[in-house]
Order: sequence, then structure tokens, then C-alpha cells
Amino acid sequence: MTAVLVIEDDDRIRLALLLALEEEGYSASGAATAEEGLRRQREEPADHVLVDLMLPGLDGFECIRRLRRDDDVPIVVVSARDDTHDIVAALEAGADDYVVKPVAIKELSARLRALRRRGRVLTDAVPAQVFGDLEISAEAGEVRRAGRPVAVTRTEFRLLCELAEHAGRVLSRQQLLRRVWGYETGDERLVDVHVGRLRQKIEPDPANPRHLVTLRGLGYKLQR
Amino acid sequence: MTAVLVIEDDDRIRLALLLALEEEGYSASGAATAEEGLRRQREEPADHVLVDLMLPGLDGFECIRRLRRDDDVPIVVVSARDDTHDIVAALEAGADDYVVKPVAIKELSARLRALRRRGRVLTDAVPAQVFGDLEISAEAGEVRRAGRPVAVTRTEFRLLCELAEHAGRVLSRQQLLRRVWGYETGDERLVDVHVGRLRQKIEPDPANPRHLVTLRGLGYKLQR
DNA sequence: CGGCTTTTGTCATGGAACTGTCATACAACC
DNA sequence: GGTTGTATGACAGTTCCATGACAAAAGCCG
Repeated sequence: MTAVLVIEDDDRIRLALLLALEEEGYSASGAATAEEGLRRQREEPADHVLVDLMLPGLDGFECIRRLRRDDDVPIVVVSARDDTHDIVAALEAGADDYVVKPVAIKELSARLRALRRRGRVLTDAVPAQVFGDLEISAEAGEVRRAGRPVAVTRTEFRLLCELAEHAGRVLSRQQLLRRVWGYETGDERLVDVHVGRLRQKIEPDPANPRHLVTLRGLGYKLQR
Repeated sequence: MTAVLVIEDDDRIRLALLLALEEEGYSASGAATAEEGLRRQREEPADHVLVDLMLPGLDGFECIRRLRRDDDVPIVVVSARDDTHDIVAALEAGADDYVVKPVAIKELSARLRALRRRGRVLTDAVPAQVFGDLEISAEAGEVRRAGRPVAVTRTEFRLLCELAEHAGRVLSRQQLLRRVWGYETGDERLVDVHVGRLRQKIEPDPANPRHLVTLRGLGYKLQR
């Protein structure tokens, strides 16, 4: 699980953040002072650090500099002050992002994800979408069935991704033509052909598809 | 010089941003539509892209997704809308940061610097990696197959390291050109040639590569 | 420097894989 | 049974990739 360390002196805000982060699926821990936070990060490094700027004793800027000195953990400043000078100073000190309180937890979570993605090399995980025995990994550019890689062409891959993105929902041939091929108009049979080819590759029994199903008169959908 | 591409339909804002960025020492160019921006970035990739969300035609979110599809240039959204939903959606689409207009140029500049800094961390050296019977030691600058050292040239080594660093993930020829050769643009065949030469050296059967595989239409990847 | 080797980048070619169209056969619906 | 919509095999045109040949550039050494 992704661990987050929150360095913030205001108890209420710190606890609220911790709760919200855990709600979002993070493992969160807190520190009330910069010194405490630095110690925690040294002993048991988290994957992200959130820092307030106004801290008693060692201030936020110095805290960021010290964190950065022996670690390149992503640092996000969470501050009440919306002041260009502070923002610039914090970023210069080594922070990666700066958000202003009060902050929507969804935004914070999205920003943390964005930071992780930038640093994904460090955590080399390859996310994949899973549909039963079917796995689709955009990063690896491959599709697996029952763990075995299946060779699909680029068009088939895009088609599959498009269907996967809207899993469980019907997509009309027109929509697919537009989204996969970029055609504003075109022969809808084209979609049939590619769906057929895809089925040959990803369905155990292509004649009785279980994932990539036809909805007569409507289009196709991918179901789990 | 660091190049920035600004995709923004409002002429006044775009020009103001361009001027301010140049003032800050960037080489800035602008595009009034997403389509234009995507074309520019394909033809002559900038180091950063700033994009507005509300664009005529293709909207900002789609623009971000397409930019992200063939490039991992840092993308910063510059939008008038300060809405959690928009922020989350933009970051999910692949943006790296989101700032609200009107934006202080100093802050923007600091955020761009922070992004660049984070990007560099990724390209740091990696210790030895093992792919089956293939060993890559970045420190020793040496490659071994089945225990025996293999003589590879500098370019081949860099190419291999780049692929190894992103093991399991597809890297497009464009990405490789940029990361290995530092070319912002160039003939993609060049990559093919070097991949071919590398295969001659590291693959038992170069015609049927097991590690350094081609993903037609996508690029190459190194797999374990 | 001057000749040599190695490495690098460009180009052309052939061949493999992919795409879209079409015709035909099949299935579902009324 | 007629009609409509879908599956599928075959085919030609195209795109994409591997590879060998070659020239330019870089490195090496006397």
C-alpha cells in the first residue's frame, strides 16, 4: 500500500487529512513538527510527504530542504497561504507540488497519483485492466489470456482498449469508428471485421464470445 | 534553451503567456487549437506543454490524452476553472500539474522547474539488471550474456539501458530517439538499425528475439 | 598529422504483417 | 419465408520492419 506522511501542526487538520487519505486507500501517518516528521521519514520512509509551511520550530521550507537532501520522495506542500512568493520558495526548496487549504481530498489524491506516475520508473508496476482471464496492459502494449501473451495488432489493441474503457456499456459501430479510427463516417462493416479478428485471438470459443459480445442492432460491449 | 508550447485559444492570454515565458528565459511557441498544438508537438516537441481546458474543437482533456499517448512531456493545465472535478479529470487524463488563471508567471516558472527536476531523477543511473541470461551492469558499463561479456558500443549500451530501465514497457521510436540520442526529432529507422545490431549481439537467435522484442506500430520493449 | 579501425547514421530493398473491401454464408427477428 | 443484421474467408493495397551495403564521423596509434 502506498504510504503517506503528513507533517502538520494543527491537530484537527492533520487528523482530517489522515482520515481522508486512509479513506482513499493510503496508509497515512502524521507528525506535528518538522523534526518529528524528518525522524519518521528517516526511520520508516513513506512514498509521499505532505508538509505544511507554518510549523513551530523548524519551518516548512527548511523541512523540505532537509527531506530532499537525503531522499527524493515526492513532496507536496499543503498550505493555507496562497501567495506566489511562498509557492515559488517552496518549489525552489525542493517541493514537487503546492496546494492551498482547504483542499479537496480527491484533488490531493489525483495530484499524488500524477506524481507517482511521473516517478513510475522507481516503482515499475505495470497496471493492467482485468476481465476474467483477460488482461489488458497499455503500458506493456500487450494482451494476455489466461496469463499467456496474445499478439494483437495496433488497431485491435485500440479497439479493445476503447471497449475496455467503457466496460459493460454498449458502444455503437459509429462510436467505435469515431474513437478508434477517427472516422467521422465510414463503413460499419469494418468494425465487424476487426471485432471478429479480435475474437479469434482473445475468446476461447470465438463463435460464442463471452467477453466481447454483440448487441444486435446496437453495437458491441466488453463484459467482465 | 527550454522550449514551452502553449495551447490556448484566447489570443490575448496566449500572447501574454508567451511573452512572460520568454521573459523568464524560455523559448515559447503557441497554438490556438488542440489540433494545431498536437501537430506542433509531433513535429517539433517542446520540453513542456501548457494547455487550456476549454478549447474549440478537440477539448483540453482529449488533447492531454493524445499528447500523453506518444510522449511523456510534462503537461501543465492552465485553466480558468477552479473545480475539483476538472482538476481530477485533467490529472487523470495525464496532466502533471494544474494551475488556475490568472497565474503568476513566477509560480508557473517554479512549477515547470519542479517538474523538470522530478523528470531528471528518473534518468539517473540504475544498478545491474538481469533479464534471463542477460545481465546489464550500468555501473561497470558492461553487458554479459550467459556469463560471458559481450562487446557493445556506447550507443547500443545506452539504448539497452534505456530499455532496461523501462523493462516490460513499450518505448516508441520517438521516445528512444529523444532519450538515447537526445534528438527531438529524427529518422525513426535509426532506432531499427541499432536495435538490429544489438540483437545480433545479445540474442541467441536474433531473428526470433526473446528479450528485445518489436511491438509493431508501437515500438520496442525489453522483457524478462 | 595521416592512415587505419571502429562506430554511427542513411538509404534501398525485400518481405512480412496489417488493413479495409467485398462477397457469401449464417443467424435473428418479424 | 422474407428481411435485416452479423460473421467470416479471401484478396489486394498498404504500411511497417529487418537487414545488408555504404559513406561519413569519430577514435586510435604510430
